[in-house]
Amino acid sequence: MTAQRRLLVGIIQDSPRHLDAAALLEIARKQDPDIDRATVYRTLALLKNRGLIDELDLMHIEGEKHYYEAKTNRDHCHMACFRCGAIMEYASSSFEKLKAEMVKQSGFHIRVVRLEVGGFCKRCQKGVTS
Amino acid sequence: MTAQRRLLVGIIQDSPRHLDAAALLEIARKQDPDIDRATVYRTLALLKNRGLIDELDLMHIEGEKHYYEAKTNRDHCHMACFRCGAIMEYASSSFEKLKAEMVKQSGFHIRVVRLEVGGFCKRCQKGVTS
DNA sequence: ATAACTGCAAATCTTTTGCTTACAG
DNA sequence: CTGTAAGCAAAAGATTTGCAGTTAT
Repeated sequence: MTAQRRLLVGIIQDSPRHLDAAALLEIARKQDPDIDRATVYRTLALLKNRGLIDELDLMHIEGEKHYYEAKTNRDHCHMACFRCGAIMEYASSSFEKLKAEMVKQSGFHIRVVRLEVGGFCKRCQKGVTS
Repeated sequence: MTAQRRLLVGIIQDSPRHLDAAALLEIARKQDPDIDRATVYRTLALLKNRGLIDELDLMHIEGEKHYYEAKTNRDHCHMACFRCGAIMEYASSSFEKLKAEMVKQSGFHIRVVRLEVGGFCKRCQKGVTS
């Protein structure tokens, strides 16, 4: 793996928030001003195929871009608040059970799972009409 | 609701497969040749906001477009086969339980849920290296 | 009347590709 | 050497928007 790619991987791993391609590029340029958009996209595609990162939509809460995060040991759900935009994560054994059940009942071989929820977080619920 | 919108809703409800905006437009034009792309997108946005349809990505198995389906009584998961492109649906009480658990533990008010899985269907597994 | 809906064309945004040069194993 | 990676610029694909005319309440 090249230096640029290692840089990108490091940024994704270290970031406290989920980055999209543009944000990732911007951060990477602080350390390597010559890095190009295409390199970012090509690297993301590669990491995705190798299963090193997960791609998220976060309910398209902010346009159609994709967000990325380093693959964790445990799959988790992302809950996106339509009002404040907060992203919360949620992992539980029930999720694992559900996956196991799906595999067992359908014979499907799971490569990637994405569970996303849109709604209103606890704080934002007060005052929401629906 | 206008005639055009009723037409679009009807098409979505009747379609056996998940349609993207372009496919929906094409079908709609058979009955109303003057209908425009913009109307399709605007109607989809409206239906989505009202919770009448769900928007799917189907793991971006075929580009970045979105697919739509009429909201069903029961949330279900979509499993997309990376090899043959088949889309399978999966609903179970475990999924309902997981949702209930998420609500209880996080206080999040769920508006939309999307559970998508990418991998290989039973038939396509034979011969896949990974 | 007033507000919502439509077509049309142009714009926007994100992501991808072709091509040539530069590296890495 | 030989294959993979990178930069650049242009293209592609999906979706959105401004505006002017139309329809519905």
